[in-house]
This record gives sequence, structure tokens and C-alpha cells, in this order.
Amino acid sequence: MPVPEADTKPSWAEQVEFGEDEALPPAIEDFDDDTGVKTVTEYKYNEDGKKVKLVRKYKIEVKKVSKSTAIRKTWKKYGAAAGDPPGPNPSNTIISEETFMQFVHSKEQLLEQEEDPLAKMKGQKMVSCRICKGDHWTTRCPYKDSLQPLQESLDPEKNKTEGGEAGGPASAAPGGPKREGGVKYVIPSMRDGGNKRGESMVARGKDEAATIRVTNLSEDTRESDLQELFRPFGAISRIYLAKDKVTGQSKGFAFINFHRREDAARAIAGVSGFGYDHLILNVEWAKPSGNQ
DNA sequence: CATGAGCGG
Repeated sequence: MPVPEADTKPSWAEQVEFGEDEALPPAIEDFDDDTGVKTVTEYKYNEDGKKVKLVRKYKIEVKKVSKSTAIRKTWKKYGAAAGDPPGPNPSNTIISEETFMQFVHSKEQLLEQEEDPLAKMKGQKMVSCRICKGDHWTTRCPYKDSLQPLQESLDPEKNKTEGGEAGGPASAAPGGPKREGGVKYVIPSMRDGGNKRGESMVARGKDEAATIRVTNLSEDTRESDLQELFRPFGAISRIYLAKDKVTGQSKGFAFINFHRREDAARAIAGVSGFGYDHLILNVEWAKPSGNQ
């Protein structure tokens, strides 16, 4: 007598004993492209321990996906999910609301967000150049001599009456008759927004950074004496001998501006420690004066 | 001993 073949399916009682997840058939998803209705069929146990079939229908808003997403959708499932039907498996996947990410495009932006807004204010002048928008006064703009005359020559009238809108190279130049087709010249270092931070230091390197300070001057030293003393090192653009405003008495130190920084450097090397009158001179690079 | 003055917005 042949033994009846054992049923390959576990009995209902066994299924219960195995625990809920064990025996549940996988969920089935079906999507109708025409109606946009997704049907999800899944099996669960309700509170009474009864196995129930749950059919849910969703009206799906069909969205366009990116090309790379579309390609990913063609991938076959693998590993533990190899046997799953297409689409997300509700037993291990939750479709939630769209999550938006804020992308940071530069490190500076990131730092600005993290730093205390007040922290980055300290030591900064709240000033914006009318010519190049740099953080210096218009009168100190490194491009004052090149950019502004150019703007004025392009548009002499409008530039005079400027004052409504803040006029930079972008907004001041296109005011005239040719504004639509007019090409605004932007010097190379200022293209693409420029680098407002680095540029002022570079510009300073031209004249201001060629300033030396001489201390330990005797009180009867005059500007003309300094001129004689430093002239051999190179062309001097300015000499300032600090004096008391009312008495005119020398304060014993002076600033010498050279045209070329190398000359200033040689002057420091040559004159520092030099005996002048009854004193030994001290010469160093000058620091930029206090209020700029 | 010691870091000018002036121009603006």
C-alpha cells in the first residue's frame, strides 16, 4: 500500500506554530499603466491569529524618473530578495515621502552655515566697492584706475548721474543707448564672480606693502633727511614723518613708501641698525594703518 | 617707546 505522498505544503496548524512571517506568501504588486492603479496583495495575520488576504489599491502618480534610476529599475534582485517580485517588498521596504537634500556647492558656503553669523563679522568691514564689489572702499579699489575710466569712456553721461542703483561693472556700464547689445568688459580676475578675498591682498602688495617704518629717529630729523637716507635704495613715492599736530615736534618715527617692494626690502636690510645722529635706526615693514 | 591722515557709503 503506497503511502500517500506527503503534502509539500505545511499544514495550517504548522504554519501558525512556525510564526507569522514564516508561512506568509510574499506580497504581490501589480501596476496598471493605463489606469495608474497599483494593486498590492499581501497576506497577514489579524488580531485573532487568522490569516487574511489584504488587497489594497493605490492610485499612483506616475513620475518621470531619471535615466540612471530607470536603469537601476532593470536590475534583477539578488541575495535574500532574489525571489521577490518586482517593486518594493512591503515587508522590508517603506515608501515614504520624498526627502529633499540641500546640496552645498562650496566649502565656504558650508562654513558660513556652521559658523556663528556674528563670528564672521568680526574684523570685517561692512563695505562694498562700487566698482568691483570687493570689501574695500571704492577709492581703494585696485581697479579704480583701469576699470572705472573704462566705464566712463563707454558711457560718460549715464555714469555721472548714477546713484539710483548701486553701480558695479555689471550695472553701471550698460546704461547707454547700446545697452542691449553692449559687451561689458570684465577683467579676467573678476570673471565668474571674481575672488573678492584674495584680490585686495594682491593689490596691497603693490604700494602699501612697500611701506617701511623707521623708528628711533632723532627729533631733529626732517623729511628731507629721510629722503637723502633712503633715496639710494630706489624710487620713493611718499615720506611721512610723524609729528605732533600742535607743536610740530617730531615723534621720532616715519614711514617711507617705495614704489618697489624689493627696494623697500633692501632699505630695511641696509638702514636697520644704522647709526644716525646719536641713535641707532630701526627699520621694519610697516603694518597697514589702523582704520582701514 | 613708537604704526600717519584722509576719503567715503
